[in-house]
Amino acid sequence: MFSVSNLDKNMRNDRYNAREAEPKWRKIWDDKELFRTRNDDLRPKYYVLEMFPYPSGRIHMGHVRNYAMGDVVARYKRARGFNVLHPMGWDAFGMPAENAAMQNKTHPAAWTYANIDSMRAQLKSMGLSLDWHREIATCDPSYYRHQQAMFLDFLSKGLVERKVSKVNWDPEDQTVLANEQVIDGRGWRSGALVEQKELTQWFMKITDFAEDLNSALDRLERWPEKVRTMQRNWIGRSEGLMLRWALDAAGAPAGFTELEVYTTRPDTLFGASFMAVAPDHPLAKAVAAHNPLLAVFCDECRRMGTSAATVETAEKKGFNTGVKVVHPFDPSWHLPVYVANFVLMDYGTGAIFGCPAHDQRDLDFANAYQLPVHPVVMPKGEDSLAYTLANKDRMKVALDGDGVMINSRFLDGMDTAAAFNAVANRLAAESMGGAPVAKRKVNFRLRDWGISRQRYWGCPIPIIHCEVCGVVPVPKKDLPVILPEDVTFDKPGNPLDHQAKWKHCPCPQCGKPARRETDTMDTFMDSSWYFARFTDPWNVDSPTTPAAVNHWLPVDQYIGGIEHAILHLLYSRFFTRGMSQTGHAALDEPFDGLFTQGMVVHETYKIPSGEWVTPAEIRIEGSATSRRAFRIADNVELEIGDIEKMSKSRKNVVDPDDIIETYGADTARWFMLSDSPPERDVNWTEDGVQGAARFVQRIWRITGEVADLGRKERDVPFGDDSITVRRAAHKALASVTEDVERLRFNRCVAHVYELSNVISGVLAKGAQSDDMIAALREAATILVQLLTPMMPHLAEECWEVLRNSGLAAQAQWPGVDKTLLVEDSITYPVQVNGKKRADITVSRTAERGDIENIVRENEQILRALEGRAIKKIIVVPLRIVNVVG
RNA sequence: GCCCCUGUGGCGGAACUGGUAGACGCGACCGACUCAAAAUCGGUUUCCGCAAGGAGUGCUGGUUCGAUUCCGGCCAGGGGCACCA
Repeated sequence: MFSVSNLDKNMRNDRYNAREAEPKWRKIWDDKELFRTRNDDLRPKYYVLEMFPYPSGRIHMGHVRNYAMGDVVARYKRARGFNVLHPMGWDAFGMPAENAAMQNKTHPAAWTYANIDSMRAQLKSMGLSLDWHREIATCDPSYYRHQQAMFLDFLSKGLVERKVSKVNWDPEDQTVLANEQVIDGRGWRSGALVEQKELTQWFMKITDFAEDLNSALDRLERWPEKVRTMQRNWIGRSEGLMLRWALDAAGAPAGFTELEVYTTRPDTLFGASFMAVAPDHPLAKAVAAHNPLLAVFCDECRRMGTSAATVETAEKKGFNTGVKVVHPFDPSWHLPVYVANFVLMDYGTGAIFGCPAHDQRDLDFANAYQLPVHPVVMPKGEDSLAYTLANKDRMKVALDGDGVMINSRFLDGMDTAAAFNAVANRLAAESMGGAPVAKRKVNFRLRDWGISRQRYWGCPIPIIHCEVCGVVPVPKKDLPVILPEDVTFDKPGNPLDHQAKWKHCPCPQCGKPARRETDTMDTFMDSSWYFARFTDPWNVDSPTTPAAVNHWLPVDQYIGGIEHAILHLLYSRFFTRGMSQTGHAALDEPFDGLFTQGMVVHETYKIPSGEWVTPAEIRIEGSATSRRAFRIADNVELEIGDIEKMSKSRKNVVDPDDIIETYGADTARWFMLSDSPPERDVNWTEDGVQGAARFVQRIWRITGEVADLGRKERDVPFGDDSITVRRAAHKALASVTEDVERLRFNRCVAHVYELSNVISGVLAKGAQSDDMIAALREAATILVQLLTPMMPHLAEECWEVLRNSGLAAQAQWPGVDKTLLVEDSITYPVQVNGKKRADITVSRTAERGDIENIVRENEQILRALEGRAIKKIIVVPLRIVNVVG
């Protein structure tokens, strides 16, 4: 009988124990303050940042993926000699803390800080090379006091405005939402149908920068094209014409003499057949005042709302006001003015001219109300008379593209662009009431950013309302305006509104009783400048320190989810411009390089009745082609569902803590980086994790074996047999270097596998020459260095086993021996008419003629030619030979 | 409706600027070690074919000595925006 305990012990000894090794190395890094970054370090700077998390309580796999990627970049750049800034903080204000407060009777602050503590511990267990000395939480007065100061600076520069406006009201969260936070007519957080409400709100004047935010996108070359396109669409720049139409005096309401519209298609002016204004347009209101039927119609339109669902199904509806306008090019041509449900008050002037032939909505409207359709643009190459006759009465589909002008008097024969200019120029020269009839105008879809939120857990807006003095900014010396702690959450609405002691205060100007602004700021304000705060989070007097902020910014590499393509990234670009105008930074674009990583997805499981089951509760049986899933607890067979984003609702979540506990942080990091390209979704599978865990052990064995191969230092030159090993190492080094630079982590992983395959292949053959041992030692050391950014704990352990000095985390990135990348002989694939028929190996220095001669005599080539004569031989140096026959 | 992206083995995916399609991993299969299993090691794995050979990167046409890569037309999947005049 053999001893089980002995066997056990042996097993353990030749296995890498992540659970013991990982905390050990983390402590060593901590003790040496390896990742503490100094602002006065003279080496070139590199700022790598991952989007900071919301402290929900637990980190999820998406965080693991995001932070693993950022950490690879940080560790790699450090090894390349950069002074790397890699900080972490907490996006700590927001609704969930208040919801938790209501449910569990805890205070939002207590809930938030407890979550921060547990998530910090989780992040630390990942072995991230973060500078924790710079940790910030946006809910801390030491952070938000500066945000309040900047709010006041923005206000004095005219970048903040208070105005009455129709707002998106989330009835569930009882708060206002920005346009960007309304998705398909629903609140981005609550999912409740958003209502329209009139409120006095604070706005950030992001539209002041619309032009620049749009044009600067062209210069953000290290941003994904997709994100730039999304922002461009969101900003929605269009070039058009502000065009004034005179009203026919007969039927015009008192005080109205003209109607101004915005159009991007002045070229289609001769195709106009009606005018339409929004239900809230002043003209509509004026007519409705004396026309109860119209008043009813306008009310109906308002109730309909603008959610995507209603818009898609809504019919075009209108109401003829009886008012008429005069065509700018023909005093005898009068057009009716309708109030229409599809015209928006907050874009352009809230009024349009309708050209049914060339706008689908106008066509739908014209068809519903029997209005004329005049085609004025036809596709190039058509006959104008035939085209007009064919489309005159009723078209089904409007032609909205470019073409040639017809039926348009002086525009006939011009192309669309020329007609646009001709109309614009002519009407700009004509005057009506002392002003030009039309002028060119660039318009944007972007709206100002409403930041008032009727919530407790946010940054207080530092404003006091006084009955005598009006809106009074809190003097800077009184900042921060601190959130009161004793609040209750048992009534609906904003708890700050019910906190009388805090709400009532003396007016800073006249000293009379006044009340505080009880709205707090949108939490996207908090995340719009945190990257700047990290550069000097210790400054108590001001948000930033010029030397630090201008040294570190822009962020060289920003990494986060695509879901922030518009909201956070657009707000941050705006805010940085605002900081620039108020002297808090000296740049416009905060993020030089942006990378948007894919999601972590997982298979879903549910019992046939419909209840979802977590991966931890299930057991899989069968092969890849016939897999079956069972719930462990009761052996109920489960349906295997789609692979979807990990979410609580589908219960297809894997807890990073469990993975780190079972396999170690390195395995989790390695798997997150392997397999899928980082911008795509990665499918978390048990097999994949086990593969990563196997590789950890394999690296451990390989380095151990190499370390045990003789201990002699080499004193003879490398021989031929060892050069393949050294070549493989340096090739892997060159490839990994290039791929880390381009964030192609999945390819880095593949190169590391290749190198480890070469090393273990040689080890298996048992080569023991001094030469080979030295080559293997060199290759293994390079292998460990390539691994260091990805699996930092394992790398330290192997580094030590290989008896290298210092720490792997501190080692310089090795230099590529370029002479090893050049091979003496080249193997050319030889094609005949594009199909590969043979390989020939020639010296690197072989001339074109030599190669041709070898090819002409090659038996396989001659056979493939089947007797045909060689017409031509194409030799692409170092690549391929193609014989044309 | 408009805009964008993606289609490659059983699966995730490689292929530099037009130059050997399928690197690397997962899975599967065969073998070694083991009483056995796990772990580990070696091998095979695009399809058809015993082989020689042939076919093959969503479909289709083109450019080229040569196309996964470039161009035209379709098809499918995903994403973004959406009465924005």
